[in-house]
Amino acid sequence: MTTRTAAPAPVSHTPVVDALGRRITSGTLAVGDVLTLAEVEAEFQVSRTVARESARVLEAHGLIASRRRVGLVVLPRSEWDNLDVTVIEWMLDGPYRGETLLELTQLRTAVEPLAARLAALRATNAQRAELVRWADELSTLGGRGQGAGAEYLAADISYHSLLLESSGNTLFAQLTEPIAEVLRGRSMRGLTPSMPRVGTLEAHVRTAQAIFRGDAEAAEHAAREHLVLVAREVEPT
Amino acid sequence: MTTRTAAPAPVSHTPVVDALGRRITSGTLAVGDVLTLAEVEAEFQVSRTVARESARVLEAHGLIASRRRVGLVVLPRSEWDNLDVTVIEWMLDGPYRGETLLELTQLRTAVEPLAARLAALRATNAQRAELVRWADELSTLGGRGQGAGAEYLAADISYHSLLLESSGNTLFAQLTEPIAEVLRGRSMRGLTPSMPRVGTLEAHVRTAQAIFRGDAEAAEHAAREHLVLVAREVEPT
DNA sequence: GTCGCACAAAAGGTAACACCTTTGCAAGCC
DNA sequence: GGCTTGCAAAGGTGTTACCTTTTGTGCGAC
Repeated sequence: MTTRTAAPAPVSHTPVVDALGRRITSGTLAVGDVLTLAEVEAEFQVSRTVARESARVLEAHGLIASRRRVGLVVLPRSEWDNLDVTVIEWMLDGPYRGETLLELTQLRTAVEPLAARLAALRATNAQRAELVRWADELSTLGGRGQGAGAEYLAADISYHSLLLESSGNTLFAQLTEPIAEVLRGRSMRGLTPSMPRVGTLEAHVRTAQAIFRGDAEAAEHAAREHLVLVAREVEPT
Repeated sequence: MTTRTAAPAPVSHTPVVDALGRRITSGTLAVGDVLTLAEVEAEFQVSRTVARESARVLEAHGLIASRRRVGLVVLPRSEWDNLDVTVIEWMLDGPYRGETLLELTQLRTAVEPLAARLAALRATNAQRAELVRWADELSTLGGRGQGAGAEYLAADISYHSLLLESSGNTLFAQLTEPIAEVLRGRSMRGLTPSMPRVGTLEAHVRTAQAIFRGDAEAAEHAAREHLVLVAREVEPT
């Protein structure tokens, strides 16, 4: 279950899009399967207009293509907007949750060191101070053996989200939500030990402090140090 | 002008979406600006249905929110699907092309080393062989002083695209198109010297060879070596 | 067997309505 | 005078009916 942050629209096409989106991302509807507007209308008891608008939204996410005389054709995964938060959410709710978490973790380990470097160069003073605060909080909680608790998870999410935002790169900032979900996923699967692995807490603190004093090289290095551990956890081979 | 890869739909809502999308991503329509369906109908001479479908697509990309009694409200950039290929294309065609190229370059330098590592672990034999071929081709062309030519650019794009795809990570593969555009952008701005910087060609070849023999550590290291140079080119400070 | 043509299915597009929310404004009450 | 209540207009939401356009398919003729 994902925290549904964006549900301000009680519009009737939303449930249709959601249901079909999940059906496709879960594989219930396979590549090449077709469904017609008439079928959608019938199944969801909606008008033609709503069915068409739903199709347009799914099309915008790259899940289907609408072809005349044929219907709505399910596209292969390579066509999907796999980095789209909506699509990611569907994937994380479905049977490919594991693979998706893995891929997101890889993306995270790739991005965070550079985010740390950029944060050291461009973060605001307020951001630098807050990063240090969160790192200290993590250190305190982890040292007390509360690494598996909800409080630690919340602090972890705050720290990493703030790091991405402080990088000043919009694309990195966009990864905040998915990466928060990765941390939640790791936590729920019991991958976060109550007593964090040796070096983790120190790496967080050192990263934050390097950012605080604007030392790009040290920030990148410290961040990578932590993430190497995370990456190896989930690596193939 | 971006190579319009996806234009299989001669549907009348496409130009509306495109025009409004560009208007928003370019800043012509600013945050908080509102337009009504009636205005859209009038300006583009389309029916209400088409105007509504266009609004739904823009909404799916996070560019606008549709509110009753108000109209279509332009959302702040933080709400946009900034990693969506469509949105990226619009940005690259607009006045923020420079900033977007910069952010994409940062993403690229973050991702490629890990992509190289994963490719070393998971690429198919055919992919490994082809990577080596492209690296050699780059080496040959670069050695001949044709680093600024179209042929070199094409090989560069092929090499980097294949690298991302060989990683086996769908999210990385999704970055292929935008990153190809980054390379084109660098080339067009004359950032690629006819005689590539010392170390570049060797780094490509070494990366490809490390992937070929499955040496993850060496592949990651060699890729990072090359990208450090690229990154510093565009770094602030 | 192949080519061509006609038919029909299904999306694309237009138009006209009724409905429901939101919100701005005005009137009235404290 | 300021706050509340109520009303009306604006504009998105949902439905229906109807026509157009494209295109896959099957049948028939050569």
